[in-house]
Amino acid sequence: MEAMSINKKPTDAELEVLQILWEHGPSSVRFVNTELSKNREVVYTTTLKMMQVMTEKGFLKRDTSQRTHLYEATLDERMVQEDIVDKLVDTVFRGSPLKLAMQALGHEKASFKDLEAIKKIIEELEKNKR
Amino acid sequence: MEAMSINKKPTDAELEVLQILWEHGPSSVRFVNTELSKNREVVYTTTLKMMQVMTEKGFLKRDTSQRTHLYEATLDERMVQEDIVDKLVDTVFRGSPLKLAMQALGHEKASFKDLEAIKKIIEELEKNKR
DNA sequence: ATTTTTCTACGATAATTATCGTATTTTAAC
DNA sequence: GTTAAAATACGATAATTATCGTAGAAAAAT
Repeated sequence: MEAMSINKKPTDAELEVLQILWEHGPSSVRFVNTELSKNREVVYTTTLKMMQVMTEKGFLKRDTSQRTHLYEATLDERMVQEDIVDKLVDTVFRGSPLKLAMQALGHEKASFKDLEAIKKIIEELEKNKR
Repeated sequence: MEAMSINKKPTDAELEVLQILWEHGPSSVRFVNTELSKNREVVYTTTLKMMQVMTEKGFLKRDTSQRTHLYEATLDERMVQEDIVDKLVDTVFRGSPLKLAMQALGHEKASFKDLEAIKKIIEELEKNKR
């Protein structure tokens, strides 16, 4: 069976919001806006509007029982990651996940520990591929 | 020294064009359009316009010495891949290139050979990280 | 030579995304 | 209780991207 896929993919700006919600759980617009503002300038109502639109799109759900609404991601983080990686492999890495993995591991932030961890994972995967 | 970064990142549709040019070298609009049409319906003038815009943006250069212009990518494939991966690590994988690499390797298209290859690469990388 | 095909040029428009201002309501502070 | 602060609603607009149609030039086919 095919893994379920997401209808419409979040934009870059939407991913910023999602990431905050994935990290901190259900949050207010104020909180998300403050987090976003750490990286770049965003007017409060811009964030508000975005989160409202994301709710319409079904990316978020909200709890309106309090005056300050709480928003929560409905999209699963892993699934979104999977979608994006799949697409990336197709459109930028000529269908080669290996190339993508190499590029990722060459990334400056990859540590020795990371590399050890992935070796273990590879050995696990090989059991199924051999 | 920091690796040079690209001013403005190509859109998804632009990446499709770039990938064709990276693969086949300098090409006519007709050729690119035919390639694109293998995946989805595109009107010829849409492709033409896109490539003209990409040329204005500096993503492509063109040889107009013949009636049928030839377009060539000015962006380096590896550099674009690097940019995209860096951004992806930040915005979707919470700064963890490891997670991205894992996701890529879990990709259905990753073969046993791929996995073996990357183990070798990891061992090379470890020499520098240890 | 005439017709048909194949190009480029270029503007118009649709579609999507991002940003922001104003109005209104609710809560909190004084 | 009045004022100030903080929240949502919502429309308007800017900015960007994608799509396409028409015109006209050049080449090829007949």
